[in-house]
Amino acid sequence: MDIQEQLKSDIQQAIQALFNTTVDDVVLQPTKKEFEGLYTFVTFSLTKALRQAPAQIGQAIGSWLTENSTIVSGFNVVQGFLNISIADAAWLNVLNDIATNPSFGNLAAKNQSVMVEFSSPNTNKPLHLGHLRNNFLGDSVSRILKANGYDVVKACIVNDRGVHICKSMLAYKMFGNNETPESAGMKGDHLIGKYYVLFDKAYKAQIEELVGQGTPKEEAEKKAPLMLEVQQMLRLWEQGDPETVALWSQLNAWVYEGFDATYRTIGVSFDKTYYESNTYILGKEIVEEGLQKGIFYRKDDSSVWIDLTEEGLDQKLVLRSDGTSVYMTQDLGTTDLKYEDFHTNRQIWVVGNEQDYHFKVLFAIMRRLGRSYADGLYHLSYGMVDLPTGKMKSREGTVVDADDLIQETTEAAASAADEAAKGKLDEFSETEKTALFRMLGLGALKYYLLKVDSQKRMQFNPAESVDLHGNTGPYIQYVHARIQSVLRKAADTGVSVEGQVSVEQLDEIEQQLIFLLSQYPQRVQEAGDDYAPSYIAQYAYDLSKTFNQFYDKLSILKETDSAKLHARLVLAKSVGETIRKAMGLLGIDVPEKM
RNA sequence: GCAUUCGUAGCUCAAUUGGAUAGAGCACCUGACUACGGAUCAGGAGGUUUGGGGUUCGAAUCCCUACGAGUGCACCA
Repeated sequence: MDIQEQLKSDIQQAIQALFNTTVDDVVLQPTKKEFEGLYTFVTFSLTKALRQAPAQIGQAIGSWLTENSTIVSGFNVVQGFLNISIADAAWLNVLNDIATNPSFGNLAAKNQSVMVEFSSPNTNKPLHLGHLRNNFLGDSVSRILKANGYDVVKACIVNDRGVHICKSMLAYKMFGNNETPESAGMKGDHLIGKYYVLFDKAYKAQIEELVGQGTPKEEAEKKAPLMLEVQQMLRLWEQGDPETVALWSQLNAWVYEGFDATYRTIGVSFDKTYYESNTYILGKEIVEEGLQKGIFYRKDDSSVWIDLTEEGLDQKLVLRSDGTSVYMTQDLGTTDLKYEDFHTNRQIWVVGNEQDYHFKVLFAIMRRLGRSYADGLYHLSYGMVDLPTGKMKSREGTVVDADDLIQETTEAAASAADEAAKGKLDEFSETEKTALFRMLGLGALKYYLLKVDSQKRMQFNPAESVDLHGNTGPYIQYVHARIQSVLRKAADTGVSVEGQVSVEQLDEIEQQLIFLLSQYPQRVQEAGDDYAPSYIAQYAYDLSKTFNQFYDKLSILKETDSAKLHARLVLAKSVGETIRKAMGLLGIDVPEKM
């Protein structure tokens, strides 16, 4: 039985019995820790209807509950706050339920599906810190939605065509000397990124030269020979010129190999990958459809527009005057395509907040076109990641590379372990050690990026990101390892962790722990409703911190009362499992030993 | 200029969506180990929630205003 639901219903009954009226929704909040009790009911909102003082109402409801509710053991009233204590017997039932329910925290199937599109990289340079926030977010939200009972399709749209790829291709053609990832000893994505930078340098030099000759900067940017060559290359690609297409295929293949390696490392995968080279032509039929329906209009130069001023937006171009697509055209097409492929009830895009406006427009157009799925479209917008020195700028070389960063956090975990583990890892093989350090390094990094509200801009501090004290991934991973150690010892000494828990009395900190455990499904639901991994991160930390307090205050294995010993073991095991599940929702693994 | 997001301890972030004396971590200071794992725990110090108005029993949260910062306003993606 869910204590919170039971308590809500009991309070409803109390209000009915005492005041002969009902409230639509009883809202409970956790009691602040300086007061006794675990649930608090706020009575201010009832004062007008009942014409009584808040404290008086609290007293009345509290007394009624202690007499009539099977789960309430006591109460106190502070101003308009009714703080309620729950009987130990009820908490024991809760613990027994959780301990024997393997799917605790997995909500009932909803028979609804969601597509989550994330990552969506360009193939002209390797992934960086910003992509990591995107990937971790998309991956975690997918896991959270799954736990909420949705069928989830993870999708990735690879931006593998366009001017930016041609830049790398051209530079490779000019300076490449048939270099390969093998001959260069570089991951493919890094190799192509190198040529992208080379292009940019050469291009800049040409611009400067032209400006030096008196050409205005804007004109120089368009007329630089390299830019003209890039555009020629793009035309050749679009015409299917064999040589150009062959080069493009080769370079992209290298990039994919590099991306795949990174995805494997961070534990991210996709159910469906779309390539823009296949989808960029889509959307033109939709433009036709819109014209026929009178939603779009054609200007004299034959470009096509939509007027969204009624929605508080602007007029927006959906097709160029030469009949070619813009970004919006493609997105109209791929949105339809994704729906035709999977018929999901919702489509979510994990894309940075600089595109907020674009998605407002996209969704407005889909509504105007009368798409049945339009209300299920959602832009999961996230803030940029800043460095302590300011914004990341590729031009100034301040971009933090994803592979480098993972390498650094892994090394930091390794050197920290040398000091902290003190021989606990002696029996680990080198491979096991490497895997552990990777787990800790990635745990630190993922937790660091996911604990912050994703909508907000955040600052990335390299030193803090590899920290393993305080509110960090490794702190939580440590608690899991600690619990497993206790459980191993219990098994060695033949103490059982199975069976029903039954003790006379619980310590306050034990109540607190069970209370936190019982809140887990609700947190999963809230995180799903708000697409918010940060809720889960905060929960995992709260649970871990409370467990450490419990661990410090009460002994488990040294407890002489066998019923208490058993209860604490079951509690520890349940906490360990819940930590593992919660961290799993963040895409973070937890170790048996560390 | 127009639109939009934001401003909380020295720093990085919370605050159950309008509830109690605004909480954590880092950094700083003080305690607790021949240990069920100290990668831990307990305590201290640190705040006019950017400033100023308003709404009400009650505001970091809602409204107005000033200041400061980010992003968007391409026939780029």
